[in-house]
Amino acid sequence: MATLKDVAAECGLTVTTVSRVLNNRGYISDETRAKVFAAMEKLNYTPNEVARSLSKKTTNTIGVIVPHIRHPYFAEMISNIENAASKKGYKIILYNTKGRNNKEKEYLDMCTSNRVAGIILFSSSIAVQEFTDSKIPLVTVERFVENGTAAVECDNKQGGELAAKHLIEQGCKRLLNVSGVKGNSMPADDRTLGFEEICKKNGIYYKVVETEIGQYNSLDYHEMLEGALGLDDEIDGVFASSDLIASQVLQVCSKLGKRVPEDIKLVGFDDVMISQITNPPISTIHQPIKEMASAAVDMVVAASEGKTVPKRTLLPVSLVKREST
Amino acid sequence: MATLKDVAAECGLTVTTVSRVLNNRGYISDETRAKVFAAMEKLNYTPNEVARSLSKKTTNTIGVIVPHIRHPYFAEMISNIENAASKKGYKIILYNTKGRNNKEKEYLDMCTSNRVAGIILFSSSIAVQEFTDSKIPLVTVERFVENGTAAVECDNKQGGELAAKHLIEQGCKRLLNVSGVKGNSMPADDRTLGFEEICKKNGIYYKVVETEIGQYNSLDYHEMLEGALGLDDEIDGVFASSDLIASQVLQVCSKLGKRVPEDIKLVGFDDVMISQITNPPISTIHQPIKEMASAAVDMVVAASEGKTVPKRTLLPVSLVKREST
DNA sequence: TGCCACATCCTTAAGCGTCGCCATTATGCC
DNA sequence: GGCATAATGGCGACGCTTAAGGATGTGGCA
Repeated sequence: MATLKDVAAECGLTVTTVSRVLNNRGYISDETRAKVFAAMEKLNYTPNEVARSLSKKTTNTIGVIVPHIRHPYFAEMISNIENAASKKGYKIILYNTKGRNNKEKEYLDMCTSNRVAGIILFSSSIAVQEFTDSKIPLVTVERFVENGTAAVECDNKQGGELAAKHLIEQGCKRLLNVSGVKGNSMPADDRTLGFEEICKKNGIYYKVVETEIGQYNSLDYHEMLEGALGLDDEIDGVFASSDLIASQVLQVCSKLGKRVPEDIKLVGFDDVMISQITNPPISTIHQPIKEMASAAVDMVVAASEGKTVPKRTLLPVSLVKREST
Repeated sequence: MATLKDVAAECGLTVTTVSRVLNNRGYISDETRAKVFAAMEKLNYTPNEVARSLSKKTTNTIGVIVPHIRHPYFAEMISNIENAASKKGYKIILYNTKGRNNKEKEYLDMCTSNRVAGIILFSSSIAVQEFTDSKIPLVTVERFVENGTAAVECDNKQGGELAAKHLIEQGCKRLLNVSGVKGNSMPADDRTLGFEEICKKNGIYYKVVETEIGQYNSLDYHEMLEGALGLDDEIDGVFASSDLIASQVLQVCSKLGKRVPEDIKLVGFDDVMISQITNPPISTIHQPIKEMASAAVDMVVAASEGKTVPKRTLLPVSLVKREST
């Protein structure tokens, strides 16, 4: 593979000169510039980004660590992050912990080894705390990490409130919240919090059930849902902490002979594609995924350039009414 | 950030020696080894993979280029590729063309610049042909590229056959195939081919409708489906070339007042998560996604090590019966 | 005309952090 | 003494960037 040296030799100049036309730096005559481009073309030269990175002591790479790629929410996030990064000339290295907390530290170390410009982290165990000494910017999304560079979240509590309000407005009397995995600063906590507050304020009966970590990993909530919905016969409104869970609520309702929205009204969370492809389509709390992704990328890049970035960014959510309520 | 040199200085040795304990190469006394590890620990040393890559003239990175991350099929693929790669000590850089063919060449060039060990390509326009001169292994999945290193496919034709056979066995008389985007060596072509063959052989009436490229990008097939299903009142079996399309068939049927599977039976393709979360869950053709992903990674790695790999790998599909037939 | 200041164009050389080859020295064994 | 084995060091790559500086050319001004 041709190198700068080869190009320089080809057109009788030095590597410095060639490097300068490549980077558009310093004084270069038009004639020289043309000669260099011709030589590059001829030799099919492609700059070696690895060498460049070593020399500049930084890469154009952002490490992205997610707990699941298959989960539609993360797929959507990754897609938007890749897009935002690409626009800024960055590429992304993708790591999938698949819920294995021990992998997380390992992946963070790999990011360090690869000298990424920064890291966007969607998952977090205790091990991360050790990492935050590093000089690499670490932006978390929907997670909080002590000493992290920045955190981007959507207003989960507001989301829970909106969902509860909407269900109540639609005439529901007995509500169920199917929460995600709780604890560890998971976003589901705040969603439930907002939901509970509104229920209490309105004197509405409610119940909360949580998923197990194993379920989060397998993405299968049927058994739990059948239990929760089968037991209490009088639930007439469900707030699921993700659209994926909501879609399964739909199936379980059908299995139990309950119609949505006639017998049970349903609100999901995330507003990812599946909320649109179910039957009926699911009313849900819209997360500004695109904006969150952009914000995360912007902050990683800014921080890697030494700029200061806000410690915490909270973006508003909104209700998207479809046919499940 | 600490370097080998720092570690060497710390324990009064040379970088060569330190490098050797790091790579477990050559003769090293236990005493020295211990000293080196202690120094690394003390300085919080992390090897610089960038420098290592430059020196070794290759990286542990695989470039993955997909047309969509949000599409569940690709999300699933990416997940499995990341997994297989990680097991072999490779990481992946993810590029999303979003159907923009011009991006493809650009991303391939970026892969070259970053000196990836190999590329896994899920999308392909004419521009790729130019690329195949490069020495970088290029493995395509569900696409064929002249001069590519290798191609991994599932038996799409067999899938079309299985779907048609199954629908016919279930008593369908008038079939519709909702194909994906056609042409350009797209997998949908062969699926339709197999489908048609079986229909002809059995003397069954059938129709084929294709999606537009724009639809493939927006992932929204409603309008087309309403047209196709509304027009011909007597369709009683549908073979959709993806589960995503199938899920929308389900919605359109519901809108048109047709019950699945009573009035219309439906078979999808891919066997991705959504086929399980719809109501009813969709009978579908299972693609061995995990095996395909592993095969692609294995071949990229093997080819990058100079081994010869099979030009074409065809994996079998199978029917998964759920509740839509 | 001669001198200087300055702009323009290019070169020399020193890194960036790691690896790999070759050299050097010590030790033990036949 | 000759030779294999063991332990470590020296030094030049890998391909690129960049600071510093040399070599021309140009114009102003006495």
